[in-house]
Amino acid sequence: MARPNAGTKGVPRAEREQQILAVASMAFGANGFAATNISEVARDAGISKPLVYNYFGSKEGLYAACLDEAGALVGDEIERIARGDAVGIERGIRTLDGMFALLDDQRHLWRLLHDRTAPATGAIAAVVNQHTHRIDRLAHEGVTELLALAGDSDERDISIMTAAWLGIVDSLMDWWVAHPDESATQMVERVTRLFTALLSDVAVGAS
Amino acid sequence: MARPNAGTKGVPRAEREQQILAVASMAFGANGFAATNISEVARDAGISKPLVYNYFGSKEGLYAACLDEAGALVGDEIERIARGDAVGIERGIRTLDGMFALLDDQRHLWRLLHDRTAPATGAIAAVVNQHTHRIDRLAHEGVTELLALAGDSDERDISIMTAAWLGIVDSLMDWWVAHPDESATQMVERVTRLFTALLSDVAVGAS
DNA sequence: CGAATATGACTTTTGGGTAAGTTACCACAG
DNA sequence: CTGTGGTAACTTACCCAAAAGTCATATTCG
Repeated sequence: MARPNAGTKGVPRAEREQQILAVASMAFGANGFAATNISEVARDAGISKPLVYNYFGSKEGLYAACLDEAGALVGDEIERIARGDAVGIERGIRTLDGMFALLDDQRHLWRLLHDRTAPATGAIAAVVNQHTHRIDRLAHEGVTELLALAGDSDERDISIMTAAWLGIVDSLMDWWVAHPDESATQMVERVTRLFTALLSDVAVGAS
Repeated sequence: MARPNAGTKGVPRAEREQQILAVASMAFGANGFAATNISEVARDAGISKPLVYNYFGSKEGLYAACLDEAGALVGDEIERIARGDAVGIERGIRTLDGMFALLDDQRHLWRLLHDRTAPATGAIAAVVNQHTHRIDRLAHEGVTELLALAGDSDERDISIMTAAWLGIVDSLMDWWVAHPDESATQMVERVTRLFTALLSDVAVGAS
């Protein structure tokens, strides 16, 4: 009964879980929840499907674990920057700077939080809401400060501006994923250059 | 053999196809290609699944038809506005204005063009590319003009700014979907107000 | 030996897709 | 104004592949 591949390979659970999470986050981020195949994840991680289920319980459980890791990582960094002294546009740029530095070698993580094909109920929704609410709240706070400087305190204006800001971050991350040769530093340079360009341009247009 | 529900209901094909497209666009836009269920689409449209297949051939065929409708609608409007005389920020606002007016009662259509769970090969990819390339090209053109006013002609700067712009439109549409009571006019007002707010704010921040 | 790590081979569920037939409408012959 | 046959509009009941999920078992290490 030689089953040549069975039996332990001496990899402890914690380490194996990290491997699986890394591969799964990549897959979920690239294709979305619905289009991701657990067998493929297992194969890419160099193990078999039952081990994934043994460690994470279900596809949703695995996704929740990925979300939790990514959400905590991103949320902590945004919060750290929010506690700094930057306000207005400067805070936005510093946040982007932090995201680029943090996600340089795992750019797909950002996408996990905005997956429309993930179930909107149950345990997953809870984890998603926990992290997105936190990030949304921080973004909302920054935008409120920004708009206050301009004398706009309309709640829906703030809400829509927050959405637009998060949309900008989304699209920058997507662009970054599509341009792997662009370094985090280069991204920051581009973004700051574009902000100042927009400034001068708006000033010209307004004249 | 009374099959109480069989037989024609007297609805001509063209009309039925429009009903199906409307329901399907809503579902695809809300959940993405992979997470959309054809049986549900049929049920929501008040008919049976085989009729959908009879008219559209496959899930991909149905999706392609939705895409084609949405892409042509949106693309034509953006192109119409692009042929106008607005440049820079003004062109952006006019485009948004056009989108809000056009999509007031079918706000989910915008999402169809940016579905990461749709197959990236075959007939669908062809339709997607056709429409997104067209829209991207127009956006690229507008951004090129905008950045030229500020003296930036770096190709990657233009590329990333175009991505950010499309991301803004994405997120505004998403926000609009989530706030059904907000009219197209109100949206335009908010957006113009926010642009000017940003202007004054950036000016303050730069001082 | 016992617990942890691991898998081949299986069952179950989901959902895309189809075969075969049913009913209504319509043009036209008588 | 009535049959009657052809066609378009429809559905029930099914097939089947793929992917989620499970079971029994094998190997190794302390």
